[in-house]
Amino acid sequence: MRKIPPSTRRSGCPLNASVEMVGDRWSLLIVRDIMLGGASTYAEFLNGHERIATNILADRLRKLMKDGIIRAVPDPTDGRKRLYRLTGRGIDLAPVLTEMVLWAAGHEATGNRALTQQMRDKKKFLTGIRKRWQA
Amino acid sequence: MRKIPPSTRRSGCPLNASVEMVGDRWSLLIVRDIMLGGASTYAEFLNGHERIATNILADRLRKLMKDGIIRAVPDPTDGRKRLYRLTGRGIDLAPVLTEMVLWAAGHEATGNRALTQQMRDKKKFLTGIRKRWQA
DNA sequence: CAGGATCCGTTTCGATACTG
DNA sequence: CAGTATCGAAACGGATCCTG
Repeated sequence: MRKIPPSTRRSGCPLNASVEMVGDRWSLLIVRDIMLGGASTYAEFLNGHERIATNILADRLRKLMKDGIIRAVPDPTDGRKRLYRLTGRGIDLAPVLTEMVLWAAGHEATGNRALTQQMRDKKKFLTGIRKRWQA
Repeated sequence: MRKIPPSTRRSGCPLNASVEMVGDRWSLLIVRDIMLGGASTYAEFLNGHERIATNILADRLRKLMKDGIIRAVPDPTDGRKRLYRLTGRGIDLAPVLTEMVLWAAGHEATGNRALTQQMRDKKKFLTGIRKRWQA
């Protein structure tokens, strides 16, 4: 085995925290739907991807809020609705999403060509995301 | 809601593909153990992180091989052993891991300071990873 | 009607024991 | 050492019901 600098050994690697987010089939897809799809209501998430069950959706929204990744605000134009918005921490997930998309795209040549093309200019893409969803 | 360029809408987003391959609690941790920890045998994975069950480990190794992220080669110095190595595709997961670590580190101030410090110079860090694990 | 809770059958996970 | 078998626990999914 090759030599590994000791500082890169596994101890206390903060990956575990993010694996809890990514290590779930739905959480990241919900974040994506907000960040890229502009979804923000319960109904939009439900119709968004391939049929998430209502109880699972409610559960993930709760967990994402508990983790400070999204927050719910009352819709100013329609009191009955709540809008789920990304927090700063949620917006900061953009690079992770980007790299996952680029990874899959780079090896499959399938999927949304325009989106991956945009993402390839990472700096510009991320700046755009931040500007769109800030505060 | 703000205007979203149509090309960024969700249709055919390759995120699904990556979520299917690494969207579970263990797969990415195994990749990490190879990439950062230099682990390469079944036993090393078992002792590596917080106690993965043997059947789960076997299952994830099988799936990671099926997905072309790792491959098993016979240990040249010990015929009984198999060494699990990253494929090119597996090495390409480094940016995803990096962003996940940076995200968690940026919001928790905990964990391996030296590692995240190294990762912050992304280009250099990724080049190092590639050089170490190539072919 | 939007957002969510509850019930229930099915699938997946994971700890332990065991095997080639 | 590198896995498989077993079996209970947890997560999932669908349908339905509840609440403001």
